[in-house]
Amino acid sequence: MPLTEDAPPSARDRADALEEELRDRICLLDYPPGMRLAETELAEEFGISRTPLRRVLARLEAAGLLVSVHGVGTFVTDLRDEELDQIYRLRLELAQLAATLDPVPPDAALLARFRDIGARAGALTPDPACQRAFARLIMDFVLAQKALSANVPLMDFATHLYFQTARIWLHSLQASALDLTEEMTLFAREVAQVTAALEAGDLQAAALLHRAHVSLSWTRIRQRRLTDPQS
Amino acid sequence: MPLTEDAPPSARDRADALEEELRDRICLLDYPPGMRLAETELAEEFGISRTPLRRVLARLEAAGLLVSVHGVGTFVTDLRDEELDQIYRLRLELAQLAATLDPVPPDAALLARFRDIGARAGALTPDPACQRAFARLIMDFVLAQKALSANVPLMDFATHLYFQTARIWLHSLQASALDLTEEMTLFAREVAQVTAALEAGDLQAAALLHRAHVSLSWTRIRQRRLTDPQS
DNA sequence: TCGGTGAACGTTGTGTACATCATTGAAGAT
DNA sequence: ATCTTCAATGATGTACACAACGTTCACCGA
Repeated sequence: MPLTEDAPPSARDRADALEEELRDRICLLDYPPGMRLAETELAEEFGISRTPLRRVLARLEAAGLLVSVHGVGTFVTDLRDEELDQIYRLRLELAQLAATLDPVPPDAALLARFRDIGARAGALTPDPACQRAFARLIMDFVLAQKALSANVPLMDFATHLYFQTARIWLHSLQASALDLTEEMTLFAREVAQVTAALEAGDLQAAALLHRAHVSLSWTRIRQRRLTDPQS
Repeated sequence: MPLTEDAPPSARDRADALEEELRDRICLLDYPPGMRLAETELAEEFGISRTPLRRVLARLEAAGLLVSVHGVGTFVTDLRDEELDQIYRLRLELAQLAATLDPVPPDAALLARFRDIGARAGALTPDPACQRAFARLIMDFVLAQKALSANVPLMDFATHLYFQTARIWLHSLQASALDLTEEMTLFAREVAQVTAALEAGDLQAAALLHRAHVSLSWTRIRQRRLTDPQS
């Protein structure tokens, strides 16, 4: 694995790392929806030319996170309420499929990873400055779940859908449309429940619990949407 | 829509058209798995430089149809039996989800499209020269089904998975691992049954029929796999 | 004052030359 | 004869200059 080796990273490794970095910045709202990204500035920041950068931007555009307009700029995409609902409906179904298709019992290392996430979730404080750490923790939780099924296309797609919803959810959180304390408490509870189910070896229960919490999260977003309708 | 307008196509239109063309060539086995694609030759064929071509190749690589290796070449990917099975298992589940999540009753134009596909399927002759036309017809059938659900991410993903399996299935067909006459007959029957269900307004039945035929197709591939095991 | 027009500017898209990498083949030492 | 070495070759990856495009704002006319 190139991440631990001290060998010089290949072109593919550099591109993958750059894509992951930009994706995180988008999902963690360093680059909020609608923001314009200047190719020249980004290339300068990462010490590369526009050519390899544009290759990464093309992949992010294919993933639906960016959109480039000739002569205007490259913008972070936004999601209409309808699109967000479609994605959430899909995420609910896929959450259960993960336990049905090619489930993989977690090993000791993975269980430790879930426990660590739970510990960090319990240590969160409802401080606006911790919102980014909170969002990153949720991302780690979703990424850890990828190992619970050997069905690679399924888990990749589920993660892809999460990346779509993450920034919208976090945007609602930052806009105080959601209660930070409540969200943190519920997330800590979700991680604890899912981890307990995994330790009991019941992947089906873990999937149902995750699905239930995703559904509740979606419901909270929809409820807040009625008060201040957007585009 | 830019396809019917005589206005000069934008850069995005050209890239989309090129990606579609290359994707079709891969899925129709003009470029079989393992084949090397020379960027210089492709760029020359389409009358462009390597720069915009590489942008399209990057998207196809993100879609899992190509893989580029520095200093060696760009190759059409192959699927191991295990990967193919994972995708088929997933396709079966998604086929039903299409009728559950945001189903859209077909309008007259879409029904006519399905009937046309059925007519062309009935006119197929078990001639090896018609294999490509057969594969294209199946592709049209899958693409027409995209309109049966308003859940864009779901249908896009289902189509994406089809593109993965299509070339492997066609490869088995060309290797005479599958019976051409039988496959044509079964496909014509599937289209007829699905169309009848759609005309009756029963999207759930249409989805179940499609799922059943995908499952049977997968079973036929697996049965043939036992006789001559591959990688 | 208001509306239209066009030139300047900044952005993404494209072409081209070069760098980097992996393979291949022949030449040389053992 | 066989293994090693390395130069030649052709591929993808990168940098840079320029073209194409859309916006903006100043200017001009009514």
